[in-house]
Amino acid sequence: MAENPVFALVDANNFYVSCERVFQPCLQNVPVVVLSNNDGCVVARSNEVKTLKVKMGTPWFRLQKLAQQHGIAAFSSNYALYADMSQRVVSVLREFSPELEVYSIDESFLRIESLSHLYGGTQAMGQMIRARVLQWIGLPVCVGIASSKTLAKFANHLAKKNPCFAGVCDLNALSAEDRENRMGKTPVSEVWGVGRQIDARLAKLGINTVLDLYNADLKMIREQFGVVLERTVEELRGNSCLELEAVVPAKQQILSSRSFGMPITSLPKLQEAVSYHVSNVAGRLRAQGSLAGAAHVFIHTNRFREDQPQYNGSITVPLPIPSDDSRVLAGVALRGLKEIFRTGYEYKKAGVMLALLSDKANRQGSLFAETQVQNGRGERLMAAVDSINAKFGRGSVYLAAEGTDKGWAARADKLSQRYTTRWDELPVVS
DNA sequence: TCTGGGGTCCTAGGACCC
DNA sequence: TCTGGGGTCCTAGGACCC
Repeated sequence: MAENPVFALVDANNFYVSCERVFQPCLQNVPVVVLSNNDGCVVARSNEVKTLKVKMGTPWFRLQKLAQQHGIAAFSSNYALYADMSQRVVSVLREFSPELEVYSIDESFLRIESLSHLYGGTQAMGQMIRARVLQWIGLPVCVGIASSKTLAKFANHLAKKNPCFAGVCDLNALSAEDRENRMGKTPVSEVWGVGRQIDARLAKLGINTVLDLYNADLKMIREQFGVVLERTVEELRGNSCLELEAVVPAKQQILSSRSFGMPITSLPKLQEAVSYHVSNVAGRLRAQGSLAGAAHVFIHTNRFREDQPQYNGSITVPLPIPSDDSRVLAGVALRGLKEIFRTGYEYKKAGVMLALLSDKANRQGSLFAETQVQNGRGERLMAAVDSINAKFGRGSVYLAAEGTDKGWAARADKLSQRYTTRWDELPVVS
């Protein structure tokens, strides 16, 4: 690697909203929100909605009046669509640099120092990235360029907020004076790694802007906040501490949980929901080639209902032999559920987490297990389940324990089509 | 009526070892 | 009177991210 890294952070603008707009051009210049699972909260807002001061995470039911007044269009989250659009963006970005880290569904870091000369410099390269993603995928993105990831994040923030950058901010191209000036005007809470708690503690020390943190005493930060924030300060000063992670490490835990569309009181319905989550996590477990050593099951009542008795039950059940078989995992999860279930509560949410994951390739046998089922039938069954679901869509085959009516399923009343992943939902031009 | 889901990393403290 | 020193591992909880 070159000695002086240059990172580019490519971040889509209002990603979920922009995905909806690609296939419904009539949504341009209209206020649009995308809602969380169960159509609960606002998780993405168009610029028009941000102008109306609607905050991230606002419950949708509190916005009814405003939505009517301003004609806000709302959508259920359509992860099939967003995930596919995300992959398309990444495939375009890979052509610009093979050193790429997919950081989230709408953000990627690129190392560009050895390639930018091909485009006539870093800023020109940034503009080229923007133009190509817009033309080929239809999504607007902004690019932040700097000598550390934390600074690239900051640069991206500047690119989004200041039209003068035309969507690409290269921090290295600004004068030191200009940089400090902009740091001085940006609240420290915008810094990557500074959340609510740290922001409040920094404020007590008189550290309010990015520049204040940039100038803070390193030793004091280390002593009072720990190594993480110390690294952040180093990164703000241009000393790259966080490397690009091009290889996606295997997950250490895999979680599936969901609020119910309606309150549930009975054990059988909870068993269905838990079985559904087991299918979900087990599929992802097999996809990354791991085995689970324990299953954690939890059920919650609705914490917002102060008028109702509350109960949070959870249990971790170890597996005698690590497994990736949906039936085995469902067995232990359902056993756990029976232990934590209490009657007399209205449950709102259930979930399953797989933990103590290990690499299947280095499987550890058991000394005591009687006749380990090593004849491969379970393996072949799970492989068949996975390939059928890959070919015909998730849920084409599922555990009988999941039930057939799924009355507890989350609400998704405002779902758009899966334009890019289903033949029967392709956009039609008439 | 109605309030998301899925992750990671670090630290402190306790248990335990010789 | 008087009770060591140097570790590792694990877990729970808290912070952060999108």
